[in-house]
Amino acid sequence: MVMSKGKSTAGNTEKGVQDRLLDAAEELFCEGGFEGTSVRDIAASAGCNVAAVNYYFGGKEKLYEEVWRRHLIPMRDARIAGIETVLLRGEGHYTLEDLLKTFAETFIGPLVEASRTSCLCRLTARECIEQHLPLTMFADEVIKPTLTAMRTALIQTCPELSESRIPMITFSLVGQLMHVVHIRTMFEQGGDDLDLPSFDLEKAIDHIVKFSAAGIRAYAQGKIT
Amino acid sequence: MVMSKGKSTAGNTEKGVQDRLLDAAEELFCEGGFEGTSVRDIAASAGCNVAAVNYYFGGKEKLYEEVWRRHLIPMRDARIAGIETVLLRGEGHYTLEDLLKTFAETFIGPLVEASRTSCLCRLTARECIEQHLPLTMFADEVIKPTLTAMRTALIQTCPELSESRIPMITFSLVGQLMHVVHIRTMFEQGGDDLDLPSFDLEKAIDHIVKFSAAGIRAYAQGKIT
DNA sequence: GATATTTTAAAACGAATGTTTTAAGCTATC
DNA sequence: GATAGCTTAAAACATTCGTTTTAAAATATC
Repeated sequence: MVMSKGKSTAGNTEKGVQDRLLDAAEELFCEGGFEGTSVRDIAASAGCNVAAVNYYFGGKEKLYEEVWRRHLIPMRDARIAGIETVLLRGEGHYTLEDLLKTFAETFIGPLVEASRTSCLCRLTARECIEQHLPLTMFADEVIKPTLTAMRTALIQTCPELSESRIPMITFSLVGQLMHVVHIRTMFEQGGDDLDLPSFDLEKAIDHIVKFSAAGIRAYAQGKIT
Repeated sequence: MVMSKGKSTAGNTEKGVQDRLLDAAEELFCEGGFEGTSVRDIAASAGCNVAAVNYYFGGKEKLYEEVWRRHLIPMRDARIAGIETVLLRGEGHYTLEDLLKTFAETFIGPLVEASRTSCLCRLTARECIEQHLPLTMFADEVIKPTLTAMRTALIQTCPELSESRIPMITFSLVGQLMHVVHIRTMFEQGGDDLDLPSFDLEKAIDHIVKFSAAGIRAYAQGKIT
């Protein structure tokens, strides 16, 4: 019989080859991008043979997809859960800023999480530019559900807000948040001698929340034609 | 004596090999990125030999830099000129929205200009992620001068606005504008089956201007703590 | 028009890539 | 403990890449 993957010895806490490959690939892809990372590097980092990549995943591209797949659903769920938690406080018990802050934090959180040795920051930024994932994978599994949840939440939070404004509002929100990701990416990859003001993630989120809330309220109050 | 480059025949309107290489490289780099474009492709597209890249430019990387160099200064000058033109109207003769609109249009303009067969859109987006240019080139020649001009203009336009707010405000502005660039990039490279709402550049800029103006005014009026 | 220099072209070079092949090692099952 | 199937490893494979070499062609200078 085929064992479920990993070492068969019971109680062995070491990860199997598949997981080691996924971990190594994630770290290296994040640092060097898809084209910038060779399967030889990945295999070496995982402590196994090059052929293992093709044996287990059927190629470099499939491995890359699998690296992503581990994160997509948790990302989506965390974002939606954050939004719904705020909504559950009930009308009048939370502000627009509360909603925006939750959105911002759950949006950026999984990307920059400091605990990760390999942060998804760069990987996300890269994937925006040169897509290696099936196009719909990201869109269907994360973007659309998240935007739908956010749309509902905004309508509920700002009843005066015309629904037609929501796409552009979320565009502005996501744009600013992704810019945080991009800036951090630039800083990490050697922008040291680039004496732009250093970047405080918490302050940035705080600004984005308040700045965007002002824009949204302007729409809601009809101050923008 | 060495002729200044190009065909020596007087009156020959055909471009020389150097210019053909630059044009071909720009188009191919925009489509495929730096790593995704081979010097063989470039040479073939320019109708010359592979060795010409090294002969004239000293390598692929130098050619890439030269492609950029053709655009950096004009980009910077257009942006600064736009800002200064608005300022010259004098106090009370222009609005914050006028300033923001000029900034937005001169920021995005050279990147998406429809007339170009090769638009700088993707190239810029890529360069943000995986830098091949000397790090300071972009920053010193374009970003810093532009931000400086914008800072001055904002102070002049909104005297009530605390200077300490300006970095984050420009961050939000640039973030939203770059997001336009990224979205357009995604749409162009096959996001057809990605039934996100189609993207109207003019409307997007109009929104960004008004949305950001609201945020800036909120800061200026002390509505944001 | 002869000579020197610049430009172009073809071929080869050396390194790196993703993948496949081949065979040895291992594990579970009988 | 023998066998069958799964896993690992080493090597080879077939491309592709940027660059260099070499020599022919073109052009300028005298």
